[in-house]
Amino acid sequence: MTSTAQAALDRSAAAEALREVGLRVTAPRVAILATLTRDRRHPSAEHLYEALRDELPGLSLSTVYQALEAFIQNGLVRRIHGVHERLRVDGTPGDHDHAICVECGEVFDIDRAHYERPAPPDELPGGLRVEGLRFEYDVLCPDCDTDES
Amino acid sequence: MTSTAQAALDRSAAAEALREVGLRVTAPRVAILATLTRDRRHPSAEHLYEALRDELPGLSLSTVYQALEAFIQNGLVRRIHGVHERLRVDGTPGDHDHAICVECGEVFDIDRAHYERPAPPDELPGGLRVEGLRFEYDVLCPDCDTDES
DNA sequence: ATAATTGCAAAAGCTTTGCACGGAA
DNA sequence: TTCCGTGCAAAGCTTTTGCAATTAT
Repeated sequence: MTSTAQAALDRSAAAEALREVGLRVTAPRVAILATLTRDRRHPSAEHLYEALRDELPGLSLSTVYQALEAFIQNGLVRRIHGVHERLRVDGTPGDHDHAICVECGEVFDIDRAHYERPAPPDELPGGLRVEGLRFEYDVLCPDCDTDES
Repeated sequence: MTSTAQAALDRSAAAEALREVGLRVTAPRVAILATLTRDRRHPSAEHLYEALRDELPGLSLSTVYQALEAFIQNGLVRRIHGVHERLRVDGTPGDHDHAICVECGEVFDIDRAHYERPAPPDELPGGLRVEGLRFEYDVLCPDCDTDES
């Protein structure tokens, strides 16, 4: 299979995926979704924008952001690192995990007793040296849970 | 113990902590560190800035950022949500975890076979409804590992 | 025809930086 | 005295928004 055929395949698969979730099949979205699926770097909006500059000279960065938001909303791609991300610090001593409300972004401490937690391996495939393993719970806090229902 | 006494205690403990790691003991840093330790919200720079407006009318937001950076560097507080945070998406199908290089921010897919992973509880103390549990490995990738040593 | 999507520009957040002054060591 | 820390203002970077033109359905 040539790289051209591969690309073509990705594009039709992308178009179909868009159709399935009810999004319109447009050139930018097909290209963004296809590139995204092929890109193993877990690309940022900027990554995708740069990668598509040649193919779509008129592409706007804001289009990439809007497309990604639509993809995430429709479950076509996942967002890495949860939601509500800005610098937050934790002065609480001792080992504990965090639960982040997916709605309002509040952070709660979670005692480790709540989860069986074997030690992570020292190394992962690909020569990755493990410095630590974080558990992050995505939760709905009582306030936001009420609002939802 | 009155709240004043509590606050006073926090402040001297904060001053000592600063001294221990070799940072200068200044009014803003003592106040920021003490507030930080008491604040259960896992405060942002803005949170702390607002909380200290009365006590330190001249305080600058950039001072808060600079202080937090110094605290993090010296292990006085932890940063929540790893490093290198901006929107990144993942188009790879199937369940897998992520390893993030603490140095360069690259993201790597980690197959779940590498970790015993029991299902999270449906609910956590405090009425938190669990929507999901993410495992995030903090790693040093081969490139950055080399640079380090 | 209708509504979604695009692209541009501008705005908005959050965080960092340059620099002169002031204060801790 | 030395140099770290502060505060202000300005810059930087990522992301969002308003809006008119375009395009998919």
